[in-house]
Amino acid sequence: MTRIAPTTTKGIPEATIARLPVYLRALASLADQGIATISSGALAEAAGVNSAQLRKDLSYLGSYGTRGVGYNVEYLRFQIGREVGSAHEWPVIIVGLGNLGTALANYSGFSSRGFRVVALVDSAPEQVGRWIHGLTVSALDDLEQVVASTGAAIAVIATPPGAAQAVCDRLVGLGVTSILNFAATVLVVPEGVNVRKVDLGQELQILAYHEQRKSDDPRVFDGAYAAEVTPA
Amino acid sequence: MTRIAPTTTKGIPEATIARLPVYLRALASLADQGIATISSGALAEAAGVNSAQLRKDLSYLGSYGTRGVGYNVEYLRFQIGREVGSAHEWPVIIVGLGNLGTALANYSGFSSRGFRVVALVDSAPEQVGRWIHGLTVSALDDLEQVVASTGAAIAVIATPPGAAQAVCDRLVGLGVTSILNFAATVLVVPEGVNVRKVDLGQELQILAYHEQRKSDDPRVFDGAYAAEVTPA
DNA sequence: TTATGTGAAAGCGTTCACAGCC
DNA sequence: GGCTGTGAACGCTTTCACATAA
Repeated sequence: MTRIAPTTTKGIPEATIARLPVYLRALASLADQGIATISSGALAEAAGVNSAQLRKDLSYLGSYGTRGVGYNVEYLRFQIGREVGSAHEWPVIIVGLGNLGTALANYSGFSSRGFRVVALVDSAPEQVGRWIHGLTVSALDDLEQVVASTGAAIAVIATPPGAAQAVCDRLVGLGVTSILNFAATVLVVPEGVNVRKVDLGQELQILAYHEQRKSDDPRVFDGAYAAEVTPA
Repeated sequence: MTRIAPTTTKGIPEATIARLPVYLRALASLADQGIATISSGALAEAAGVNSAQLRKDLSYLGSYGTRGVGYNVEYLRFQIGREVGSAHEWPVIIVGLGNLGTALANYSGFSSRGFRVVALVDSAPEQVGRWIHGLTVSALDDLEQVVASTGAAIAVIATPPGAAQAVCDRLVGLGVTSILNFAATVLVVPEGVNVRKVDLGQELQILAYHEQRKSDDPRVFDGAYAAEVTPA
């Protein structure tokens, strides 16, 4: 029983939460450079956001800055990290070891951010037993045991679209409550389970939409017009 | 000179544009199932959105439905596809062929959505000349020629964080105007260039935030409380 | 009768601008 | 004097609810 007070639960906006990891990364980089203190303006620039936005975001977590001075890099880093859950090292399992799943299993960006890939699962018999990045691939049939033994609450789905919902249902049934979905399908989950979708094709399509606009009329920058403002 | 009228440029909200690919995918799936007509309610469910939202989104494109009936699947698919730029087949180049870049080069989800990976580029001499998915890896030094000969306006950056901004600058200098960034860095680009970021570590951190909240208090679903509503 | 298309309302998120504190 | 923290204004997004059309 850690924190009991329920109404104390801070209502941090979802948009802010999505930016906290960006701030963390910027702070890590500053710390590496030996910078001890930073202003909201400079940190905002490093994170690619407006400085007012940064200050408002941080104000949801608490008052960690010093007026007239700025923020202590290490202290702020610790506070944001604690909020995001970096104190903990989260075990993660990956289901589906095609090209993408295999790349994710080897991806170093997870471990550097407080996640540890603890199990790999695939349904194809030829994948099972394969050795990837220090782990052997388990059979989908053994999913129950894999989840139970690792205690993972977070799973990555990188299966073909057709298999994703079934895998998701099984994971949820075994107690997984956070899913990162790379499959090109909309997953339906019960309340209390969080899903984030990464659809690579979709990202390119959004770029293509803007690209098409640009080629329609070279002066168009993203639907709005650049320059030609105040034609003297 | 295709469409000249500048003020005719429809102001489709960014949030809507981001959902169009989702609708396209749902429509493709319906078409495969042989379904010819669909209501906003059913399509919204397949896409995982509210039906009012779907109708409002589609209304920005035009009036493609029939009152009292619904939408013709193939016709709507064509209209959305045209808007997003699926008519065109977009050439894409990938820079950085580590685990992730290699997986992307092999990823089938791009070609099925109107994109063709036309060139692979890496700075490491041991990568250059490697044969991946029907393409040989070019040297970063040859970037100018690669962009010129392929005519790609869209590039994927999957380099280490430290190299990303320099690669980005070179790409932009060579005329690339849309970038999908997998590197864990904030890219700075001139106006008129679109960047979309996919940060896998960040996605997990957002899930971890919510996960932490859940373990603080098992009754908490995402900051809000579930059940216990109307305690009889 | 049924389901779209859309003004109007409500809800969020961002930005401004300045009071408060070092 | 300088920079944080924050109410208030603004703008964008979602949802409602109904007029409109088949």
